[in-house]
Amino acid sequence: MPAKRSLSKQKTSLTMAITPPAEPTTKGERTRAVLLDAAKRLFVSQGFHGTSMRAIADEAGLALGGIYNHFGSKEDIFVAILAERHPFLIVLPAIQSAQGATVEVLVRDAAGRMIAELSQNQEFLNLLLIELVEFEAKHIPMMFDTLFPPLMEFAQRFQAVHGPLREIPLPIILRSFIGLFFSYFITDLLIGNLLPAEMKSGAFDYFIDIYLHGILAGE
Amino acid sequence: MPAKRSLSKQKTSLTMAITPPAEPTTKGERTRAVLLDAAKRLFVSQGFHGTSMRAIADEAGLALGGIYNHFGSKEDIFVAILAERHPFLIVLPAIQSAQGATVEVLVRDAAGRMIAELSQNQEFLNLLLIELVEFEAKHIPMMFDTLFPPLMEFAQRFQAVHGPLREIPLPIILRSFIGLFFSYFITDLLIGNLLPAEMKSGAFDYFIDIYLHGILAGE
DNA sequence: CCTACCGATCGGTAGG
DNA sequence: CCTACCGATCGGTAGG
Repeated sequence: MPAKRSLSKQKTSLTMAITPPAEPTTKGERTRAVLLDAAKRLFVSQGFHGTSMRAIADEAGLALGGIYNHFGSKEDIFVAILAERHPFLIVLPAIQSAQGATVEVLVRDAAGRMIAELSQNQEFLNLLLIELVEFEAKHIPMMFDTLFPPLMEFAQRFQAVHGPLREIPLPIILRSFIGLFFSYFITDLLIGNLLPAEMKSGAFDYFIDIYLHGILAGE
Repeated sequence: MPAKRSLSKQKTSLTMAITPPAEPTTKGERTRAVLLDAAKRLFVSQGFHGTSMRAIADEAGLALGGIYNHFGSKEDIFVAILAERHPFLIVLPAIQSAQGATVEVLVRDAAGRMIAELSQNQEFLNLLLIELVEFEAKHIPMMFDTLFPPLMEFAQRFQAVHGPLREIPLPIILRSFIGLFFSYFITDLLIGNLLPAEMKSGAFDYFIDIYLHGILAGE
């Protein structure tokens, strides 16, 4: 009778770190990191249900069974990606390092930093869309608790710096600031390469401009 | 040896009608409509790859093989939904019927009509997100040709009515107007039920307000 | 439109 | 006793 092996089905921590994961040191940590990166690439380009465990194993360069030494299931892999590779890990440092003595300068600086980071990481949007479409946002609450405080802290700086805001609740100002990026990137995906450059070049600057001043000329 | 059945793999028209599909009359048309509605419900809640042909058959109340009398593949069903049930069929009439003698009134009227329609049809966003995530937006070009002209026509009305716009290219104004809805609905999905009502109630009115006037108080 | 299947592939686990 | 896998196969399901 064979002895039962103890499979270390490591549960991904459900509290999220704001700092990126530490550099993997042991062989196991390195393999785990390779798996997460491989799965992330495939999920981003094919979706969650469109990606097989075999495809992840191939992309990571190991056998299918080897995955289960690191993750208990395919969903566990996705959750780990959200927790350890999610786009907000990139966005938060960018937003927190923003500088500006007025609201306008602060917003432009924060938005510029975020766009610079996010444009290099196009997968940020897809991971979130997969979460919304294929998981009905069920993992969002676990992310929310750690993301909300620093975001609100940023929003507070809107009020602290010089420059009057119109009478809009601060949470709405923050929400619409974040929404700006969805607005920009999703319409960018929709128009794709179909449009003349005039509708794309410098578009984000105009988006920020509208966020700050609106489309109407002052009377 | 069974005789080979002639499968009527009806191709969905690749040009899109702006008018909704005609009321189904024949038995076959009714079954087809039932299949599209069933598949749409499942796609919206589980994604494309997360929905099986058997599930669609069950939801529609027929056998698996029966689906293929109406559609050649699962993807064909999705394409037919995009072409005949897609959200823009709802949005375009709303936008075209908008009234207003000034830009501000026109924008508020159009946005109000769109939100009213879209809030009743929460699936509108998910269908588009599925297209973006699971199909990498490959069906968008077929939709674009028919959607772009009426949208630009609407944008032209921005200029025709009284009320000066800031110096922003018209395509950008249109794009950011459309983006407003992604901004609103996606942030709504993200915050879910986690937030106090204060951040949600009347939020869209504020979004429109920011679109028109920006967050900064005039100096 | 159904029953009965196919080639293949699915997510996950067996013993070693 | 642990880790990090392997080749092979489990029970079921995929699109057609």
